[in-house]
Amino acid sequence: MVQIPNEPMPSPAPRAVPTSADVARLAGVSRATVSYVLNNTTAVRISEPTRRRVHEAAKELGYVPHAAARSLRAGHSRMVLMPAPNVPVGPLYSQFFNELQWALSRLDYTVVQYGGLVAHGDEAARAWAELRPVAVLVPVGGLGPQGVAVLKRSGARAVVTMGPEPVEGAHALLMDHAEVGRQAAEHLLARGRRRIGVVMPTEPGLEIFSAPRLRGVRSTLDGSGATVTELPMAYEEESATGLAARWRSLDLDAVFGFNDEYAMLLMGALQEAGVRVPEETAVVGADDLLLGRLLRPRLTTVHLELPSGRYLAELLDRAVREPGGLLEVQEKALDARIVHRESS
Amino acid sequence: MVQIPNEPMPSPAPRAVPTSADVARLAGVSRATVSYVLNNTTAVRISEPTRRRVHEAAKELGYVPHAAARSLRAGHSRMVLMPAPNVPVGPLYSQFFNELQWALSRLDYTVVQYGGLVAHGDEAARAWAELRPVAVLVPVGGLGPQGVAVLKRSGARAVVTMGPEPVEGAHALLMDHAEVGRQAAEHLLARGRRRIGVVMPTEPGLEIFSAPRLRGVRSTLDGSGATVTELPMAYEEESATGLAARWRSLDLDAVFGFNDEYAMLLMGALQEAGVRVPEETAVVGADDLLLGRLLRPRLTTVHLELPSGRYLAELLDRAVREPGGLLEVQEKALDARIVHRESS
DNA sequence: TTGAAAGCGATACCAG
DNA sequence: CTGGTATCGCTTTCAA
Repeated sequence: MVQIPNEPMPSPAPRAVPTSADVARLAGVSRATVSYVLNNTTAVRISEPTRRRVHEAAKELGYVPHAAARSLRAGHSRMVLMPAPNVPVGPLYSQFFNELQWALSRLDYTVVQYGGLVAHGDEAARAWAELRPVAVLVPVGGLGPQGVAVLKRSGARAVVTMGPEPVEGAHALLMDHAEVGRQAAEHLLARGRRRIGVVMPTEPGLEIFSAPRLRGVRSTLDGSGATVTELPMAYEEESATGLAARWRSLDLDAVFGFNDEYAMLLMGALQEAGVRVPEETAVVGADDLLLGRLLRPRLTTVHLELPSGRYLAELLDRAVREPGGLLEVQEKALDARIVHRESS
Repeated sequence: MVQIPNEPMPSPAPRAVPTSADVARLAGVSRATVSYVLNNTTAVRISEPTRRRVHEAAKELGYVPHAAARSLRAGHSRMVLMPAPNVPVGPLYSQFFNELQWALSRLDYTVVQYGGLVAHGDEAARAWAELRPVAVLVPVGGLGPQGVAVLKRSGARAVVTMGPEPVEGAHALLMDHAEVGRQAAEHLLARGRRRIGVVMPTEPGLEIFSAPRLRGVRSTLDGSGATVTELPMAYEEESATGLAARWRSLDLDAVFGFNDEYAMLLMGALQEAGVRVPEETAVVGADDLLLGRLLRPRLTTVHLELPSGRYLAELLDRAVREPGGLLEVQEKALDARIVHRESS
């Protein structure tokens, strides 16, 4: 039996995907007319009966335009691409991204998170570039000047990075997590602590945050006579318990817990092990999670403020519309400040 | 001044994006040859010098293939699309997604999360269909049979839903959160509780989970003589405090806190208000977060088990390769069981 | 007001 | 072994 394209068959046969040509045929008009009608082209006036016929035909066939064909023809897309985070992100980031996505789609962009293998930076850039996004937003790390160049050459009119340091050619939203460590360290120093531990999560992927935070602690404590001890720890009860068990031998009077979750976990383990908080050991977290306020003692933390999603969306939109003008601007976009509670 | 396409201009001019034709010209071969070389086509043998010239030309121009053109020509893509969640998701979901993305990209799929406006289900389906994904994975709710039909007509060879009930035409991974409520309710009933509150988050978007969980509680308690009281609550300290302040007037002896986070928040507020847990009021959460084990009393919770990302990836791959065969299968994919600790 | 046709970039057939 | 060329679906200019 011969398969006749464009001639609907009984259900089990995989009908071909309807195209605008099919719509045109069914409506008895040309493909051009279909395009005019479905895109509400104002430069051309189409008679009302024709419009109706086209719309009806489109609905009957279940016609959906082909984005690839469209953007191929147009020479550009309105896709904003960002790599999907490959580590569980906290509510802070989630909310920021949601806000951003919402704002961008208000501006008529298609927001797409590209997931999968975390290829090495410039490798990944090639994969992203294949999609010819109009803008690329890279939340953190992993994109070098090479990658930026590839993206730009592929038509990206804006590349925005959110990392600790500017990347050549890209608009950098500077989010230096060293500041988080600095805030924590300054606070502990001011409270008279001198032997300071820093939790380093062993989960892969988190170095991007933990390394600069540690660096911040170090830079602040440098020359103060205080000591810094790295404390590898996994986000698991056993790991925290193990660390707490040998706490006394570490001889520390304070610990910066990387973030609230690790800090809470460790604080619980310390208390269980009979280490008094904050008397014997002060504990400081980061992120200012709601739950930190529930524990006793209440957790001292570094409150983080990200830029608003709307702001970033507008920035991106401007960069897309006036390429070159806004690029290479650098902004300090991460606001960190200590919130003193009871654990320190 | 006239802009001449394909004729490189001094730096400030936005050079056109290099195409395979540019590569061909620079290498002194035809476009076909470029395609053969860059795709390692085995059916055709290309001389080594030619290969080298092509590769060099491609590198020199920074050539990146155009995914849209490619998939337009090919008639299909290897894009797996899923809507980006529009509510902050917990570590459970995050990990599941990461695993899934990783597994899919191992199978050579391009995983893309489509973000933005949460258009109404079948509306959104059209937007997704424009990208002509080979498969669509809808984590939760918001896709009706209509939407599935649109996607299939647009060439999607697999549509997988993860929701409380099967959707016609789609492969359903049944994740009925009613089971979570049932587990909690059964447990509380068995512990002699009869006046049971259920926290209902006021944050938009969470009804998708809270409604079925409530339904599960109701269905279990139905006919047992126990009462169910809905407790609207926001994930904010004031909201929890307010609820705790009028706790005694509610006359409840147990509460199911929606999930661990809400439960912890409420439990903290209750304790602050002098309500003894679990003596006066038992508290049960869900998700089995690590932090729940840190509180005193330790939080009783409903442990959730999602299918493995690898499993789902393979399922999807099979469905793509043998369309029709695997569709409309339904699997119970959410495993929920109570973990009794001290708060109940 | 509508239609014919060119062309976006990549691929694969068929000649040479 | 390599080069023309038709084609995918859509938009848009130019003619009718």
